[in-house]
Amino acid sequence: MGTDDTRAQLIAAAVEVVRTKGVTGMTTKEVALAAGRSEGSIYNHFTDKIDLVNHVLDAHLPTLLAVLAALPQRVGRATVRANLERVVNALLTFHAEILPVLSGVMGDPEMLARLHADFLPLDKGPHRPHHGVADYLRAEQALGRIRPDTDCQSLSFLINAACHEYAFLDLMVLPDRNPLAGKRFAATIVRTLLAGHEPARLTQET
Amino acid sequence: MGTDDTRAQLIAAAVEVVRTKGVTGMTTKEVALAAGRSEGSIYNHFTDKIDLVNHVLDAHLPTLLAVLAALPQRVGRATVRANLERVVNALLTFHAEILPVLSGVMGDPEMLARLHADFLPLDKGPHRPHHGVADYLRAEQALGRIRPDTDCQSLSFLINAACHEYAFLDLMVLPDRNPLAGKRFAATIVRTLLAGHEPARLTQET
Amino acid sequence: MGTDDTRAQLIAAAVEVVRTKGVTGMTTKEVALAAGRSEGSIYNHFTDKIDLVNHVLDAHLPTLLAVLAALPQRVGRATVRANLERVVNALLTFHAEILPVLSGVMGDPEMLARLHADFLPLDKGPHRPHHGVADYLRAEQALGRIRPDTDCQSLSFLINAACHEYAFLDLMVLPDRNPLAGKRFAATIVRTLLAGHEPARLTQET
Amino acid sequence: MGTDDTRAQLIAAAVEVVRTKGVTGMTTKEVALAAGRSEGSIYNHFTDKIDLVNHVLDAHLPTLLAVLAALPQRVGRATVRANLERVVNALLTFHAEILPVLSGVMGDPEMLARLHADFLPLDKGPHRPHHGVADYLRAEQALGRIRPDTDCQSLSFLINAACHEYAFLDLMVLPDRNPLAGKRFAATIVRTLLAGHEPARLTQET
DNA sequence: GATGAATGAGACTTCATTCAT
DNA sequence: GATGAATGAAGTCTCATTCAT
Repeated sequence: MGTDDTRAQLIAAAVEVVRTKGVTGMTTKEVALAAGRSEGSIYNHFTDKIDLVNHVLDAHLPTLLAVLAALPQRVGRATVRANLERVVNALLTFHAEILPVLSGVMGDPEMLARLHADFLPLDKGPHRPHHGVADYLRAEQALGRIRPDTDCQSLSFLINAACHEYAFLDLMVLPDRNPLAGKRFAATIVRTLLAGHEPARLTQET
Repeated sequence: MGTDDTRAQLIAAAVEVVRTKGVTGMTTKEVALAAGRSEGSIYNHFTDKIDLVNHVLDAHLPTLLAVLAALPQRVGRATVRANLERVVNALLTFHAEILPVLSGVMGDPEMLARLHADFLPLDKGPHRPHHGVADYLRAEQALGRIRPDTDCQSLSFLINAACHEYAFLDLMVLPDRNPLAGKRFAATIVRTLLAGHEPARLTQET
Repeated sequence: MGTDDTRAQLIAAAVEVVRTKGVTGMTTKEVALAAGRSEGSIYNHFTDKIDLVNHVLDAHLPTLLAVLAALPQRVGRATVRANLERVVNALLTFHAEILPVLSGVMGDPEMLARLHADFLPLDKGPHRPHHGVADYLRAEQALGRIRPDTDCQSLSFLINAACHEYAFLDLMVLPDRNPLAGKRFAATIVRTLLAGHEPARLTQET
Repeated sequence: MGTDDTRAQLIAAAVEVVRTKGVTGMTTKEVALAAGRSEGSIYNHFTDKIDLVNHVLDAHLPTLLAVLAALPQRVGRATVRANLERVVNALLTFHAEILPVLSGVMGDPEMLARLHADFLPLDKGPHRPHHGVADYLRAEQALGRIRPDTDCQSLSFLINAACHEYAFLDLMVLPDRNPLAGKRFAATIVRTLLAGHEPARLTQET
């Protein structure tokens, strides 16, 4: 109990420090301070600083899982477009929150290797959203709400890619340079994407 | 000359070190060693280590510019689909090469701030491909090879997003987890994207 | 009993860890692990890590005592030379086993001080073999098997020194640099030592 | 120059710190302080703390070399016994000074491995005195001042072993427990050793 | 007596940067 | 402009020891 407590406090503190200083700027000293624990305490619960960083990533997964968990029950309800817009908005949040962390890990080969070794085998990876959305699309396809010749996996890939890219530009580019900022991003992108994949052309005009 | 020489050698060495060790693992000592120059020499040509990193990013821009420069002259030639497949393949290379560097910068708030301050004002940014491809699409639209109601900017955004995402998954995910790996990515993604944006449905079947 | 059990397990584990990692590399954590006990358990049975190290040394004493205990009953039996060769061989084993531990203690003034304070008063020290062998030699001298003018204490000192040195070189020097390695050490050294101390010159030629 | 200066200061400081605190107690911080240099400076001149320790050992070699260098010119002069007594006294000093350092290294398998890897190949090892003294004895043997059937290498080994053991007991044992302390060690040990190796028995009585 | 999380001091090492030559 | 030794701040991690359970 006291044990799990400390562990959770350390992760929470690390999440917070990473948010402010980035993965690179996250030091064991600062995490310990933020958690109100001693520095050495980190090493009672994590093998490494890298291990802790991996758990910071892990801490962001629930956001994604919430997005995907909601999908199956939306099959056949409302419109596909509306459902996808919801997904897009949720994924935007997810990517915006995880991208800075993920970038820090990607930029450091050693951390990346450890992530591969320790976490991806557990099937907790950035490939998850692709599968979740693809499953949804295939279910809609079975209902005739997506054209039968549509490659649902590609479509799903593009939806996720769009959200990732949006988050990337938000982080990377001066605010006024994001070409789609300020637009109603979800609606716009879903309309462009679905153009040729809804059964009747009629529904395509907004 | 001798001066430009040193400077160029340092940048080239830094590019190489970053490729192997990542931005985080790039140290002034190692760059100097790889360049066959002294560590102090770096500070004769760059204000900072961060400044050098920014020039590493800069060194990857020509790859992108080559992609975009070829586009205007392809307007109206061959098919839009074939032209876009070429763009996709070229962008895949570009993103694969720049993403590890960009990630390192994104993961470090201080570096990101410096990139914003020093380089983005020069209009060298990751938003460039979006504009370049969008310009091409609009030109095709004017020729009637893209539907008049298509949002070219969104389409361009999605093309670039797809390439970015592909590079991201390649770096991030265990090889066998990339959902589109092994497929003929460019053809697949362009077909799905153009589905509703080419003028005649007839041309859509492959 | 259960208590003595734990204590004995800890000492045995410590002996093992020291054999592999040296005194410097022996950590409380590793000893506890090797003993299948908790780290805190150490402090129920020893005042200190240093105290435990001293008991590791103590654990090697029986080897020496066995050597010395056998000596008195060999007085007057077989030849002095043969008896000393047995002693030399036994001492070689003892020194080879205790020297790495002893070195670790000698190299650390604090540990050395504690050894002096806690153990040497108990007359468990590295001076023991000198006395034991000297007693044997004096007994032989009384029987006329060692010349009357021989300084038995010096002779005993040299025998022990030779064994200690051999173990030292074995540990310290590249294998092929030990000048007496490969020779039949015990026979060689005893012959050289006894040269002038046996009563008849005749027995000296081998 | 300024460079070699720093290096020499660091080694001298390390020698001093090791003398007081032992190898185990020698910290980079304290060496830097004693040298009046920064801690980081150590790493401009040595790869490691271990590398520095090896150079501390190296710094004691001149003492030994002085002993050995004097030997060849004593061949045939004065008496063998007198010459060996000088050697013994010189070796006593050498061992007394180097033993605490050597012990620290022997007690740490990692340091020992590094010493083997980096220094012993250079033929700077504890086997040196054995060869030097053996060469002297063989030269005397050629002059007829040592019996022709004497094994000079064993004799040399014993002389060095005696000095090493004396230093060891001095360090290890409570002062009043060293069985040969207080005696005129060199004379005593040389007499016992040479007993059977001088050509005429007559010279043996003191 | 046994446990093991928590601690805090401290060790080694790295690194970007400076500056005298 | 080039060099590279010197610096000092900082970072990760280890470790013996304590103490509440």
